[in-house]
Amino acid sequence: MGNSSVLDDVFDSFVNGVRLFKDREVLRHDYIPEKLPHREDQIRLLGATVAPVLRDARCSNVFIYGKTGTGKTAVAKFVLSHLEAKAKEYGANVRFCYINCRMTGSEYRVFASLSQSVGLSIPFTGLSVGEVFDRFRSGLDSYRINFIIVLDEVDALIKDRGDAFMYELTRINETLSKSKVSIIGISNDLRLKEFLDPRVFSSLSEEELVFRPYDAGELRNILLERSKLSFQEGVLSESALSICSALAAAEHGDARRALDLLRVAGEVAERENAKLITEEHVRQAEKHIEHNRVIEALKNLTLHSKLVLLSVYHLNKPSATTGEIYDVYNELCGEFGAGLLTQRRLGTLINELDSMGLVNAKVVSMGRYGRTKKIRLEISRSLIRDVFESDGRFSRLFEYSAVACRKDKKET
DNA sequence: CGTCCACAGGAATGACGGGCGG
DNA sequence: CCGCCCGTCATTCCTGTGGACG
Repeated sequence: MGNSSVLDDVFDSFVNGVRLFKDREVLRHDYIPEKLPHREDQIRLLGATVAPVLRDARCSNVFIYGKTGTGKTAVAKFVLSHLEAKAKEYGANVRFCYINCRMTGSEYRVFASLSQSVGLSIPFTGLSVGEVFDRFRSGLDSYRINFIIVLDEVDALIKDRGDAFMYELTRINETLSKSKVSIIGISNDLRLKEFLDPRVFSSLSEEELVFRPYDAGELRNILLERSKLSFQEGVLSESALSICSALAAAEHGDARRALDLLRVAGEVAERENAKLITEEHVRQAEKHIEHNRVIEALKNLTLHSKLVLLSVYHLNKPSATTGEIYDVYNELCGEFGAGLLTQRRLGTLINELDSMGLVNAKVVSMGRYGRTKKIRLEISRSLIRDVFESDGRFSRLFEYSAVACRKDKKET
């Protein structure tokens, strides 16, 4: 009975409590607003670049640079959806296809995705990359359209798959007789050209657009604009607004981050039944976001990555070397009954944990005593215990770890 | 000033579970 | 059913290397 009345309270206060949000969706970062403050120049430039397609001419390829949360994706989608509407008005055959390369994952899937956007169905595996590309090309050429391809986060794909597929794409027009293709590449990494074949690079960046990070003032305007749509009037305090902008500005001017902070702060405040979103709510939101991120990351690790992380946990010292970790990992595998991986493999797993921010790995040389990586936990030990102990499979490893810790202490 | 440790991390290759077209 | 190809994970083999020690 206690439980259900508690739940009643939760539901009742949600329904009857103070309503802070008018429209939560507006704060999600995939939402494209009617107005993109401080990006008027970029909108105009990109608009001017793609405009020729309205007269059935191919437009220049464009390369867009800028860090995360600087509005690249929003501007591209904004301009292209308006272009599409205009094209309908003028009867121009324009179509665009937006692909996020990092999410899509491989060149195969990028081409598959492109094919689907021209109405072909492609199996998720089984064909050669070249075959998929050919199908896309002939599929596209069976129409007479001006096709604009947006490759978002293309740097991610180029870095681990190379730029061969980009080369193919940039040359596709030579083999098309009816349709035309233009490419808009979007990169988070400003040094992308270092990874690109000069021929690919020059043909891709017929036009270049750079998105500077927003400063705190600009972020503030963006948030203000959105908060009018997302919150009831007067529920957002000035100080909360300022602190959101300041925190996000400190993190390379990331508007996405600012919006997340604001949304979660609103949720925190709503849960507390507060009438006003305060600076304190934003601070809590900051912790909340980080906490969730880490828990999600921990849960989704593969078995061996978990064992590696547990080894670092178990070593329980300020910094451990690869070799030390491998020894402990070796024992844990035995205890757990899992086949063990090589040390070479372990090295890459550690690097993955590092890029997820779960550990910090740094190569150091100890001269006479070799060259290795120093690995340090980046997250709290209690969090690891919480997540792994709730998974029954691992509880035994914690008992074991307690025993081994005692052993370690005796030795030292 | 060379040596040599304890690895780093690239390249090539393989095993695996999937699915293709014929 | 076959032969082929996909992506993913992992192994094997390898060359490279910063700097304390002798």
